[in-house]
Order: sequence, then structure tokens, then C-alpha cells
Amino acid sequence: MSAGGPDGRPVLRVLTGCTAVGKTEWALRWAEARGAEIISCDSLLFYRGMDIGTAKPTAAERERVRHHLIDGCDVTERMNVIHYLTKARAAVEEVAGRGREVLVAGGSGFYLKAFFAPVADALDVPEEIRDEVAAMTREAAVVRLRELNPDGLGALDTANPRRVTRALERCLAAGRTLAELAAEFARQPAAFAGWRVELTRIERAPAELEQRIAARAEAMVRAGLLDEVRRLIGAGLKTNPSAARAIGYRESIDVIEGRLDAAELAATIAKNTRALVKKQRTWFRTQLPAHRVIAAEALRDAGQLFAD
RNA sequence: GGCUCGGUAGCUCAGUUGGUAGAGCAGAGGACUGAAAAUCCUUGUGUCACCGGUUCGAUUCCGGUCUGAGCCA
Repeated sequence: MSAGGPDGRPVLRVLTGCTAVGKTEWALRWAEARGAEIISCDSLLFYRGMDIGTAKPTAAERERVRHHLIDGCDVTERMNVIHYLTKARAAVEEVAGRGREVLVAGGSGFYLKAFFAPVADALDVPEEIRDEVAAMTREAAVVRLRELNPDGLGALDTANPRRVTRALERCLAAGRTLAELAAEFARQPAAFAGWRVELTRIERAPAELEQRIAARAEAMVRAGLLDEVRRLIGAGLKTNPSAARAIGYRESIDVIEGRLDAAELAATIAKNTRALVKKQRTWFRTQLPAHRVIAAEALRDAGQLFAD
């Protein structure tokens, strides 16, 4: 039975850390010791067939601990944070309902944030508006946004096509200004308000992390990453821009299509992984609540991960 | 040995008709309302190989030295 926290709410534990830090094994050990189940917090693990390039938990690892939110859709479908949140909430309730503890584990920053703060509102954008906005240039969309928001665009990053598109879609769909939508957004309750969410992050010394990143990229290539990507291209990978741009996949596509020398594949993946890790560092620092940080080098026992 | 072309930011290079220099990549920092491993923004002082000469002034012109590549012997 999962114990309630000091304030009576049940505890939901979240384990994170940057790519290649080694969190997967520690999540497994913690869950094994507790008879807990793992809920993945990783946008790419939800895609069936993206196995090698995402370092998805293996069959053997999934034998050790039951995992959720892995292999939920094909690469032609689109994952998004609301979809993730809906599934994650259902999985948490379901596992807890069976009297087992839950460990959320992963490194997708935006999805991680969903456990602590509102990340999107419930606004639905009709297909016609989506198409209308998709047909516009970024410049035209910004002009339209300024017309609809005479008091300004707030913090909107007008240089970012995705942000601009999405903002205009929402203004048109809601018939309201960005400021009004933002005020409403801020009033939303947190998705896991009924839980006491505890976050722990594993950290590792830069030099060691660097080595693990290089080793990880080389191992992926040796394990047949190119074959995996060829299969996925056949299954429609390239119709999903986000999945096709994922690290490991975009470089493999470049090799397959002759834009990158196969001999440079692992090194290029490692380089881009380093950039990702840096971005994750910023995210963890600025977007997540204060949390427990443990050095991988100091970890001896999974019991150290969370203050119980 | 002779000739030719190079030696400029961590890397690959551009440039300065003589007034001490700038791109890409790497690195660093940041943003983040339904693609987030995505998308977007900010950030470039370095004995311009070394030693002399010419000049008010040389990284730029001239000579030499070292050094890399190529060609000829």
C-alpha cells in the first residue's frame, strides 16, 4: 500500500536527469525494491519502433519492472503534452488503485513540468483554423496577431514559427486576446494537485557524462540504428517532423540520404546529444521546482533517491 | 635545391585597394500554453606564424626565417 505523505496526500515520485546520466538503471532498482511500476516521462518512448535511438528500456528491463506510457502509438501519429498528461494521470490512478507505488522516470522537460504546473489549456482548435493559419507566413501571422491584440503580444516569441502559429490559432479559436487566455491559463489547477509530487534529479560530472554520451552514440550505431531508421522511414517516420528530427534519427536520415558520411554518424549524434544535455540543464534549472539533486558518483543504493 | 600557394578565434575559413578583423561550426547563456530529443533568441580581442624594412601608421606592401601542401629537379 502506498503510504501517504505528511500532509495526508499520496506521494508521487519523479526521477529525472539529463540524457545519458544513467537514470534508467536507478529507476529500475528503486521500483524493484518497492514493487513499484514505472511511468515513462519521455515523448519519444511512446513511439513504437523507436527503440535503439531513444535508448528505450529493453525487454529484459521491462521484465524486471512493469512500464507504462511506452510504445503507445505509431510514428505517423503525433504525441503531445496533453495526450501525455491524460495518459499519465490515468496510469497513475490505475497503478495506485492496485495498491502499488508509482515512479515517474524520464527526461522530457516539458512533460515533466506537467506534474508541477499547468502546461496547456483545454482550448480546442478547429481544423479550418489550423489550415488557415498553416497557410500563412510567420510575418503575416504576426501582423494578424497584432491586429487581434492591440495591447501587445506579451512574452510571445515572434521569431519562433511554432509559437506564432499556435498563438494565432488560439486567439482565433477562442475569440480572445493572448492576455485574456494567459490570465485564464494561470488560474488552472495543477494536474496532480491531489498528490504530493517529489522530484529527484541525478547529476554527473561533466567529463564522465561526456564519455557516456560518446559511448552511448557508438553503441546505438553498433546496435543497428541505421537499420531501425530505414524501417521507420518505411513506416512513415518522415511524416512526423518531431520524431524525424529527434537526435539519432535526423543524423541517420542524413546518412541514409547521403548528406552525412556514415563514419561520422556516432560523433555527430554525440555532438547533438551534448547540445540536448545543455538545453536540459537550463530547463531543469529554470522550469522545474526546487528539488533533490544526487550525484551519480555518490549513489550506492536506490533508497538514497528519495527522502522517505 | 628551385618554383607556386598557404600559415588569421578551440576547428574550417573569409577579409582588410595600409588606419589593429569577421562568418560558419564548437562553446556559453536564455525563452518555452496541445511538435519539446522539437522550435526559437542572445553571445566572437584573436601576439592576424616569427624577425626585420618601408611608412605618421603594417595583420595588409617588401626582404628574410620557420612551417604545411603541391609542382619541378
